[in-house]
Order: sequence, then structure tokens, then C-alpha cells
Amino acid sequence: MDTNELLKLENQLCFAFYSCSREITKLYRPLLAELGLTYTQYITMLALWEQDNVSVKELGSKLLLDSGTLTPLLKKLESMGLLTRARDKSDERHLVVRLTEQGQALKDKASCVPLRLFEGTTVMPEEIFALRNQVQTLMSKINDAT
Amino acid sequence: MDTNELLKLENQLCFAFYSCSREITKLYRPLLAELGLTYTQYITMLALWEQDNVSVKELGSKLLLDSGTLTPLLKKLESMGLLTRARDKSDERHLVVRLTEQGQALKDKASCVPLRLFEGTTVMPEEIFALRNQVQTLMSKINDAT
DNA sequence: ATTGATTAAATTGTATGCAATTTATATAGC
DNA sequence: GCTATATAAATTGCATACAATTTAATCAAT
Repeated sequence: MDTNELLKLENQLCFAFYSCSREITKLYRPLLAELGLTYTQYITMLALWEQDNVSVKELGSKLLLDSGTLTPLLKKLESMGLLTRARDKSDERHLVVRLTEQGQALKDKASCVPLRLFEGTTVMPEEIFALRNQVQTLMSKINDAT
Repeated sequence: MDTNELLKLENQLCFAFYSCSREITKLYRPLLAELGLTYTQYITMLALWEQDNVSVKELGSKLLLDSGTLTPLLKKLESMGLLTRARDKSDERHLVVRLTEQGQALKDKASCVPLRLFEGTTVMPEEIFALRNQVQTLMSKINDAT
């Protein structure tokens, strides 16, 4: 393949991912607005609904985000009354995040989001699962190398 | 599938895309640093190497970005001497972006980037092409609906 | 106990994304 | 020609991302 083909925007896997990721985020936006959440706030809540009482560090390793992103985001969710932030008594370096009752209750309202996401499109569930698995495989190959 | 499964982070296609997109961007970072570009600046240059003399509007429709993102980005690339920004004489509403010689010359330095990207990983070219096609198919299905 | 290294968050600074508004220009219809 | 509408960029404000640095707490090793 020559240089021109190699450098074409439409031939870049990265651009496909990058743009598709943002398009999917746009599908989420109206659904998440009903919950009062942004997309990053939503995936943070997903992580907390799966496992509560985690440190910023643990949360960051699940979401692949660092404290530079998480600190302001968690402060925002705290100000919204969805969680609390407190230093771990046994190791004051760790800040422990805990869902409030309100934060836990939001899970019920969020439960319909995944099924509603691709409503109105011709995207099929099997397609989603298959693609997700392939993307995760790619991710592990990338992470193995670094 | 019950609510807990549906809301698991690892079951979200969006999160797979979102995190994979950022991981690939991290692979790019050291390569693009040699060119003095960020990732978004790089895909903007890709679009311009394909077609020069375009308006912000046209560029935005290719990159799926609006003037809120592009205006400061193009000003930055202009200050780096890679392009010029000038109003279209025949319609002053349009701002035309043109590559400078320096901007065109950068294409040669960039030509090795795509091939070097997955060096050191076990990711195979066929895998990349196949996945890119599937992601693009998903994108069209999403865009058809909206 | 003291000091040096390590670790976890927070902070700082830069660069995106994007909704909403504003500004400037062009077009349509009368 | 004049006004209402439409269009393209720019601007504003908020929310990420992330590298690099700083701060605070813990651990290691003598």
C-alpha cells in the first residue's frame, strides 16, 4: 500500500474507534441526561455499582483514568449527593469512595439504559457482543506489549 | 440477562470503544511527538493531506468535529506554521484552510507512523482491517438512524 | 528514631469535545 | 432596497484526558 493510502483518514483504525466512540457517546447523551449524568460520570457509577468502597486508585485502574481526571469528577458526583469521599483510616493516603443511598438508588433508573441505547437503529445485540469481544482482544494485545 | 449483567462495565460496547480508543492514542503519542503533533492535530493533518483548501465546515464534517473544537486547534496549527487561515473572498463566511510548504512536507515524516503503530504488539494487519470495517459498519447504522 | 524511597491524591497546565450563544455575511421574498 | 431567515465561524462555559509536579502518608533499612 502506498503512502497516500496508508495516510487516508478512512483507513485508520484509530479514527474509526475515536469517531465511533464519540458517536456512541452522543446516543447516550439524551438517556444519561434523564439521570443527570455525563458519559464519564455514568461509567464511573457503573464501576461503583459493581464494586463499592473502592479507592481512587482502584477505580482508576478499572476505568483507565488517573487522579487528574477522577478527582474533579468524584468531587462533582459527591456534590450531587451520589457518593462520599473519605480518607481510609488505616492508610490515610487512600481516599475511599462510597455510594450514598441516592447513588445506589440511581442504579434502578439506569438499568434500562443499555437496552434503550441502540433502539431506533438496526444494530443487533449479537453484533454488539461480537464486536465488543474483538475490541477487548485488541486491547489485551496492546496492553501486553506495554 | 439481568440488570447486574447488563450494567457491568466489561459488558459495555461503548466502554470497550472508549478505552480502546484512548489506549491506541497512547500508542500514537510517542510517534506523533516526533512530529510535534497531538492526536487530534494529526488526524486534522491527515484530512488536509487528503484534501487541501477546505473550509472549517468541510473539515468538521470529515473529522466529526465542530468549530468549537476546530477553531482553537487550527489556530494552533497555524501558529506552528503548518497551515494558513483566510476568509473565502467569494463568501466571507467561509474560512479556508491551506497547508503551507512546511505542512505539506510533514506528510513525508508522517508516512511511517501507520506501519510503526502496532510494532511491538501481536496485532496483525488483517485484524486491523477487519475490525475497522466492522466499526465503520456500526457507525453507518448509528448515523442512518439519526 | 531518622532518613530515603515509595505510594496515593491532588494540583497545575495544556488540549480537547461539545452545547449554546454571538457575530458576521449571504440569501430569499417581498 | 429592505427585512427575515439561514449559514459559517468564533466565542463562552463546562467537563473531560493526561503529563508533570506537589503534598502527604507509609514503608524500608539501618
